[in-house]
Amino acid sequence: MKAKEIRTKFLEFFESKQHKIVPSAPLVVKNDPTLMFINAGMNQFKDIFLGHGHSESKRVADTQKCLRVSGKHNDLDEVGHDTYHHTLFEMLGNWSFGDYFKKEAIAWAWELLTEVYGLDKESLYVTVFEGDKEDGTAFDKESFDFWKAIIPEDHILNGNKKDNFWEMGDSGPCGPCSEIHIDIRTIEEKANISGRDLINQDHPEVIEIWNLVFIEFNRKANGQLETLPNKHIDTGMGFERLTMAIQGVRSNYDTDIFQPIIQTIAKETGFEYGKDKKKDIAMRVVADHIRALAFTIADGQLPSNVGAGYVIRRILRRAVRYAYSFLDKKEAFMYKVLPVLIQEMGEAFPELIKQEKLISKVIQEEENSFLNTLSTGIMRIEKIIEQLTLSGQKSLSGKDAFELYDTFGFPFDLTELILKENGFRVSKADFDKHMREQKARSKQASITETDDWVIVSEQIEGNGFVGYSLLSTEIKIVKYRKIQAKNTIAYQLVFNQTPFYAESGGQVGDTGFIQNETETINIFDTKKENNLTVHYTNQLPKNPENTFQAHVTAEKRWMTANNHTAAHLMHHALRDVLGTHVEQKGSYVDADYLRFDFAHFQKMSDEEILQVEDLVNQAIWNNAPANIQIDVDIKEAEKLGAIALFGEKYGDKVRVVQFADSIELCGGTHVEATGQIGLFKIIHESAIAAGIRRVEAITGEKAIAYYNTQANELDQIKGLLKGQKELSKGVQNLLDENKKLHKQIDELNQLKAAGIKAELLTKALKINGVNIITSTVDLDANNIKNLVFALLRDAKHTLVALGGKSDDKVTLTVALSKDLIDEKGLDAGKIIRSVSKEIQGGGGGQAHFATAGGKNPNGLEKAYQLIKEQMNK
RNA sequence: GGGGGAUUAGCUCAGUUGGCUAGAGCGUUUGACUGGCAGUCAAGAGGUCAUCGGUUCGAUUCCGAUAUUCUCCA
Repeated sequence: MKAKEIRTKFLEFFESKQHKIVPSAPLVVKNDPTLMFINAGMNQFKDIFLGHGHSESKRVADTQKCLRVSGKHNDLDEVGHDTYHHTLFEMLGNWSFGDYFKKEAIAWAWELLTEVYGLDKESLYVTVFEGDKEDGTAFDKESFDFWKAIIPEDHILNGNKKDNFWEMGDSGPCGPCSEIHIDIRTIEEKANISGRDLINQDHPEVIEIWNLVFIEFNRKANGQLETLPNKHIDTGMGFERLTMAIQGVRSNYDTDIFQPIIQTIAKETGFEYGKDKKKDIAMRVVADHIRALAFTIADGQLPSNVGAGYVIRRILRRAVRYAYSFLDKKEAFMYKVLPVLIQEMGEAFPELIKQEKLISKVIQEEENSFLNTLSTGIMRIEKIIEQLTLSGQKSLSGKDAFELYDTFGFPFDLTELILKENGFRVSKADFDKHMREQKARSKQASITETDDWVIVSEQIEGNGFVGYSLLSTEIKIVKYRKIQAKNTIAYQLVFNQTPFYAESGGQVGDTGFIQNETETINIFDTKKENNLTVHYTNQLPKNPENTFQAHVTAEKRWMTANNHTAAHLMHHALRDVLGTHVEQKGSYVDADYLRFDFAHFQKMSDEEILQVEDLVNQAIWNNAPANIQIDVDIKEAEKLGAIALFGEKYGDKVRVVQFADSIELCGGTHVEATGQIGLFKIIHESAIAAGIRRVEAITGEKAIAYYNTQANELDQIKGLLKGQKELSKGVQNLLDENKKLHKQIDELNQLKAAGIKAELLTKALKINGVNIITSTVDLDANNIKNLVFALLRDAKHTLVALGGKSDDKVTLTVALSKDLIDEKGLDAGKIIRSVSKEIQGGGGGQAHFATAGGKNPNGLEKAYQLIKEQMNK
């Protein structure tokens, strides 16, 4: 059975059990501070489990793309070395929200595996939770009994809290789980050792394929468990593992999910897969990572040096490193593997096809940039080796190796390899020590403590977000909690309803205050945590159970709306001017300006920028009214031609924002009619990544202020140029003149210097066969320098000591012709140090040229005297 | 969010106890050689040493802040 078929059968099976099939959520997680990427099938249903949202369907199934790069079940470092760890994988899952429970979940899992997929019953084992004394949880007899009805008892094992009690995090919904394991070893191996003894023993061929989680508890921050009113089913089956079992191969990488990719890598690198252990590992690494990269970039996450983007960059660099070291690939090549991946996966994940060009460009660019990092690192290492050789050392300190890694991004294993090739050592333990210190530092800096929610009043009626139409309304506080980070304490408040817009879709959160007769509480930010709107304040109300009037800062909201609507108009204009390949890749909108990132492969020309500005301003002057529809069926919205974003999760019902021809799915706040925006001006256009441009713009008052400043500047220049008509010509004239004058000054200075030179030569004294010229001249330090070098150019046995005065400071320059240094061992630096105290200063320099500065011009004569005396000896 | 680097000619980079008229290679301009292309040789142009402050007689160099950027950790 082909992988594609396996995926389809799963979905069809649960559809036949009255499940609604939903699309995979985008990989990149927004609105959840605890998670960067989707790492389990249940992530997109977290709100439902937490009780913050509800599902329209009580039964749901899907295949979810997941990314795991750290954590107990997967470490990036392991991927490729074995046959079953992945960064990106698909999780097949079925869910019940307060509907069916253990009985059905178990029965259907068994039916699907054995009857639809035809897996051998004898090779399947299941585990059930044995209970835990500390938590006061009992043996999961219910599950045990359901299983006993369908499989022999010797295929049922008990599991402890670690393996069979599933938790979302330190707190939150949790419950016992029952895992299904499969033994894919050969008959001989099975006869030798029973599969039963290898369950959960990290055997690569006796593995868990499906986890059925029975969510029935909530763990509080203090560790205690409470029973949930609604019980849920949450299951997850690793698609790659399942495919391996069904296709009868021994490794995930041998399935038809990975083989086409691996074969392409083999072709690109010129090595065969399966011949050399190290090369195989490298090929698996590349095959795995290219999948992760393609999916995350398709979902809008670009490699960067912070947060989620950094994780992507690290994955890419790991792949490049393996290819570089083991597959002899010293140039970018991964982007060439991409077409095969897209051919295989594009049908199930159409975003890959849509974004192919961008993904390819980004990957290629990143590969090249890291290869560049590597080559500068290699230069650095070569330098280090040279130094080690010179000083006769045999090993590099872990600290230096860490510096290479930490500061220059050069991987430790390459450092170690190159040193070894040259006969040097480096201490891994020492390196690790520095790594631990760095981690501890970061952790210390980002420590946050979150207390339990304090419930103020459980059941209050409210209308959620009312801020589209109201900037002020009566609210009650539902709950609050304290959060503590480093030195700051803040409180999060949740209301029954709120006029405050929570940061999302690139638009900043509202600020304002809540107030009643007795107190006023400032709200400095509003954010979303999953579906919850959280208001941030530094101060807790004394009587939180009272009713408050909530007020949003209107001016800020107003200006933000200007910018948000302008961003829509600009998006539309960009597509008109540049083409429909322009796709939003990110945006930021606040009261001050708007920022819009989009896919486009070259710099915008000045004309294009002007055209976009014109189109937006015309749309503003047309004063198009807002046409905002809520609860539009997503299919309906698509028919209208509304622009949706990749990597954004939309429900079935969406909000459609329309201004004339600009139609977008958007939850943000907008102007009532475009005329309110007043004026639009692009102030910046730049590249932020391969194939991504950024445009920054301002509107309304800010745009007017911008033009005023420019006009002011112009007026001032006009004034300075005394009313010349063509300003640029006037400035050009000035520049030309300036250049000419500079040249004249240079010439005059040279003449002056020549005059002084001639005069000085007549003053030369001969002492002990040395021509000594001492004088105080009216030149600055730089010109004295020129003069001195001119004097010495063809002079022999000559010492020059020249003083110069400027303001209350004085300089002294001593220079020698080269023969004096060679023959008499004189040193201008030493001479100047010995006399500089006479001018109350200090100085130094080289043997042939030295300068000093001081405060006492009257000391110059004494200094000359001393120099002459020195020559007399 | 925290740590460590970097910013010098159009490009890639050197520049150590603070004073070497701030250099190299590539590119560019001009000239010579060659029938032309290409090339070789020679000469020249090109720098507020990121910005702003401080220490110092003197800062590209030391210190601080800002901006940009790279890199590691979270």
